[in-house]
Amino acid sequence: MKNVQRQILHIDVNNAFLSWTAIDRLAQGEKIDIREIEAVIGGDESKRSGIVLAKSMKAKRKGVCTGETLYQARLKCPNLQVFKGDYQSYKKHSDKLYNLLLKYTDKIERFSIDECFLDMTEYLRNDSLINKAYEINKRVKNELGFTVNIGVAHNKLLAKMASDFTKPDRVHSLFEEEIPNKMWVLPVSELFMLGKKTLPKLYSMGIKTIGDLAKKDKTEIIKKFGKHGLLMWEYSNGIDNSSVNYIKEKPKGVGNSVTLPQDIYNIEKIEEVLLALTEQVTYRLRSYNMYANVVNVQLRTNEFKDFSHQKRLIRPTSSTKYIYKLAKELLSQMYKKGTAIRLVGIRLDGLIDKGEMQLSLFDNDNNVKQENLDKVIDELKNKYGYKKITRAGKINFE
DNA sequence: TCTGGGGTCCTAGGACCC
DNA sequence: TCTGGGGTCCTAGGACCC
Repeated sequence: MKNVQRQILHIDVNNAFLSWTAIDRLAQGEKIDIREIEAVIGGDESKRSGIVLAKSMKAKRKGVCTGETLYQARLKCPNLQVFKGDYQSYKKHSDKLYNLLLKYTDKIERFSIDECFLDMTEYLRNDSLINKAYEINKRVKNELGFTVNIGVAHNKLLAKMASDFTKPDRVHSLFEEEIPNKMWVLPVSELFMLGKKTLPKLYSMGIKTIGDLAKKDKTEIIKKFGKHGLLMWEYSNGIDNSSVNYIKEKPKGVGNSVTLPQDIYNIEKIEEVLLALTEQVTYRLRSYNMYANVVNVQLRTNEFKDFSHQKRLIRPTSSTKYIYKLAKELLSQMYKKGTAIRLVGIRLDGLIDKGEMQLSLFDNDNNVKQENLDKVIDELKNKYGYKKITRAGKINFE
């Protein structure tokens, strides 16, 4: 097969959570568009989750950053208004965007709730990729009421870097010949997949810009950073052969965690939280029609130290009872008496499709029983809403 | 009134087997 | 009176993304 040049777009919703909340509020008759004031979408400080999830342009101009505490944000921007997020609504807006994009190509990778990669290679005919990008940008604005940045390039990495140039409501190209002028001049911290742990190491090597990294000897970078080094070096040179993953993948793991309103010191209380989380996460697992092989319990202390313990299940299962039993064992192994716990989490890994599960010789009636019990409870949850239905305490879990 | 929650992938060391 | 090495699985922790 001939090696054709790929035509890739990266679509990035500007201030997604804030824009979408703005639209919802306007639709409910509110007069003020929160995109036009100093505003953020934030967590709940009374639940100790007070961080900035999205910011308006005006808040950004005051120096407000995503991820920082609302307290810090207010220091920079005293008139800051904080609004709650609504994940259900965000999913709807995201789906609308996806459905609009489907009119341009069926090769769409949903990279996150507010980002998509489009492979347009087979759908361009006489039009240029850039023109298509402008057309999409305009249609999203007119038909959906929010703005997007679009990156135009010949691979995903360059498209992603391009969509991150000046914002909002812009189309940027980043073709190979534009790399020196548009990408190499940027600070190396701007490179995708280069995080805050790697940054100081690069600085100490005299690497300040993406161009500096690109011109470094590849083997030297690999020697120092291993596999991640190769990735960084290739990215800095605009190399990325990964394809647009338009077939929805099954999850590899699924987890739920919660930051507690107050630190807890006693294992019985942690167990209660763990049980609620186990019910949540196994419910999600069953809704995928999958079984888990591995259970992982995570704790965070009040000093922000993270611990985790994991163990394989004897056999794959989606049973709340068996998974909670193992989770409880893991917890008792890892919890040091008296430690102040801030966060509790559970993850299920090594997921497999129900159909893939080999019939085990040790399989017995108890499994079937548990599965039927879980099924009944799930159906009740689906019918009457998730929050109403929980098991009667710990009685079933001895 | 400090610091979310959901993911993926990688690394390194130990156990165990041949 | 010397102490292989390759492969795989398991676990804990860490880096990164949105």
